[in-house]
Formats: sequence, structure tokens, C-alpha cells
Amino acid sequence: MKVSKEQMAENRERILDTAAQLFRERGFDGIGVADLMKSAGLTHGGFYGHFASKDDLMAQATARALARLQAHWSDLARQTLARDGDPLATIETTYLSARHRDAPGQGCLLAALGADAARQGPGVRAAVTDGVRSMIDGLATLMPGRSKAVKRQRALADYASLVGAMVLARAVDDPALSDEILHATAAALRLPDAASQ
Amino acid sequence: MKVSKEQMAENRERILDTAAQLFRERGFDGIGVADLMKSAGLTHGGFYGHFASKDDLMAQATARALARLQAHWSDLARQTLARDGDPLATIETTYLSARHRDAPGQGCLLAALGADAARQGPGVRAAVTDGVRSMIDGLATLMPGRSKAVKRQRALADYASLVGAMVLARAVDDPALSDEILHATAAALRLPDAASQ
DNA sequence: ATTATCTATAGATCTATAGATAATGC
DNA sequence: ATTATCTATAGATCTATAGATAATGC
Repeated sequence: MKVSKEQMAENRERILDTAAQLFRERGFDGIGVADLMKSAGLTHGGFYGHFASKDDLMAQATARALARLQAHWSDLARQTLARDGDPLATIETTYLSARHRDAPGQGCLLAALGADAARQGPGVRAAVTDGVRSMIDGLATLMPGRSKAVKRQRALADYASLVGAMVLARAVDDPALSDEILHATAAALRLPDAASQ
Repeated sequence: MKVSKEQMAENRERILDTAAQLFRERGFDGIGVADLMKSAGLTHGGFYGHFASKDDLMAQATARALARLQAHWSDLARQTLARDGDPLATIETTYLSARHRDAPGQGCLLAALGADAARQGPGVRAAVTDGVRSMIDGLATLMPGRSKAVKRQRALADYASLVGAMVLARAVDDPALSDEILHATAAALRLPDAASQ
């Protein structure tokens, strides 16, 4: 049953990626260690060779999900700049899309698990705080404004709008109202193609 | 062990109010039927005489929490109008306060359970949708704007900002960053006393 | 020989139910 | 007599661990 060192490292990565997705889709309490390991193609007993506890995994999966979203934003910004577009508008429009709303497992951790994360232990909280900080920093560099302080303030308020819109859009069971929430927020952020999303 | 009809009705109300608070504080999965009944001063076996299932209670507690928040907003608006204040600004400032952030059990259900609610059954989803609709309607009547459509769009974007700011402010473990998120959102909404909160 | 994974299980917890108890209300 | 609540428990699920298994890597 033993596997090679590389295979073990791969298994660990797969557990982390699977967890980062399933936690966002079902909540931290919505998926157990046994089902999670099964989704990663392993049995649950092997879990504790990779992670100290479920809490440990939750913290690491949280950090991973946030790091991946930030990398995604960086990619979007670079691609948009390459075609002389507005990188901030691209990130905001992508965030407020129906595609993002309908794929919480691949999306923003704060929108999927923010309230849940607030009730978790120090590991998860620290990972969230680190992630929010870098996302705010990233947004601030793209934000218009006369000073660093203004850019930062706008980045904070902007991110709050995005997260709240996604939480609301996912919570309501009426697709028309859900779309309306996303469009209204896009309009408030003065996104040009708000109606086409 | 039997109690009077009035006592039973009171017990039911107490279970509902206790649930509405504890679900917001600990999440739907963070409190079990036994502990909940204990908090309400009853034993867990009696629960099923009042509610069909935990799911049934979740839906009713969700509706109650949202109804209470809307009543609170109406009170705030009436009181503010009585002293010639700006009711919308009062609601927004109260929402974005540290007091609200630090008392999720009494606060906005969407900020405390929005993402969680999105993963629940039809009863909870319907209660959330109804609640969001009335809160948006209430905000829209207070919103400046040339047309009903503009007011409604602004109400939707406004509520999204409030919810997102609260989710973020509660998720991070650094009090300074948390305050900064609330203040930045208040500033973006052009609230006069943003710095004094 | 070492060790990554698997099988099996301990111990705790959760929802829901069955039957007993005791106070209400006809 | 009816019934709201209580005690006790069934059955399911969850985290974590112990010991067995079998493939790696010295």
C-alpha cells in the first residue's frame, strides 16, 4: 500500500485541493474526513499521515483557496493590461458573474465561507486575515485615487461590495432577484458591461 | 410535566428566539437540538412537540431573525425622522458599527448565515428570499434617486456593501483591519460620522 | 527496514422516536 | 382524559487512533 515520495506529495496536494473545493461548496462542517478522502481517491485512515487534524486541513485549505484566487486575479490583470483594458473592471466583472455565483467551489473563499470562518479557530482565522490583506493590497494597486490611503479605502469598500453581493446572490432562491443583485452591484461600481453579465 | 397552553406557546417562542440567536452565533450546524433546548430551559425530547424537525426550526428561526431586523430598521427610521435626521444614514451607520459586528446573535442574518443559508433546504432558502426582498423594499423607500428603478438598484447595491463589510470585518482576526473595513465602507457610502463609529 | 496507506474500531455527538410521567382542562 | 414534557435510547455519523499490510528505498 505504500507509495513513492512523489506520489505521497501528489496525494497531499490532491487532498488539499479537494478540501479547498468541497469546503467552499458544502461548508467546513458539510464534508467529513472520510468523504473528503474518498473524493481524493484515498481511505480516511490515511488522512492523519498528511495532516494533524481536520482543523489543520481547514486552515491550510483556506490559505490555498485564497492564494489561488489572488493568483487568478493577477492573471486577469496581466491579460487585461496586455490588451489595454481596465484590469480592475475585469476583476470586478468576473467576480460579479453568474459563472462565479454558480461555482462556489472554485470561487472567492470569503463569499463561500466568510461567516463560517469567523467562527473557526486561530489557524483558519489567521489564513483568512493573511488572504484578505493580500487581496486588498492587490486591489489597491489597481484602484484610482489621489493617495495610497484613498486607494486602500476604496479597495476595502470595493471588496466588501463584491463579497456581499455574492453572499446575497447565492442565498436567495429566485434567479431573477439573484441576477438583479449582481447587476445592481456592478452598476454601483460603474462597470461598463454590467447589463451583459 | 404538562404545562398550560399559554406556557407551551411561551416555550415555543423561547425556543424560536433562542434558535434565532444561537444559529447566528454558531452557525446552523454549530448548535444541536439538545443544547438548544437546554439553552431554552427544556429537555431535548420535548423539541419535536413544537417543530417537525431541525430543518423546520431553521426555516422558522431564519424568518424570525429577518423579521426582527426589519422591525429594528423601521424603529430606527421612525426615531430618526422624528428628530429630522437621515434615516438611511442611521441604518447604515448602525449596521456598520463595532457593536453590530460583535453581536452576531442579534444582528443581520445574511451577514451571519448568508453563505450557510445558500446551502440549506427550500424552507430556509424561501425564508431568506422573503426577508431579503422586504429589506430591499424598505431600503429603497429611503434611498435617494430620480426613479423607483434607481432607488431599488441603489438599495440592492447598498445592502450588498453592508453585508460584505460585516462578513469581512468578522472574518479577519485583526481588530484594526476589521475596524478599517467598516470605516472604509462607511466612507464609500458617504456616511458623515464614519470615523466616530 | 522503513513507512504510506488501509481496515477496523473506539468514543463522542447528533437527529429523531418511544414510552413514562404528571399537570392541565373538560 | 388529554397532552406537554421528560427519560432513555436507537441508529447514523464524525474525528481520531491502533494495528495490519505491502510497496519503497536504503
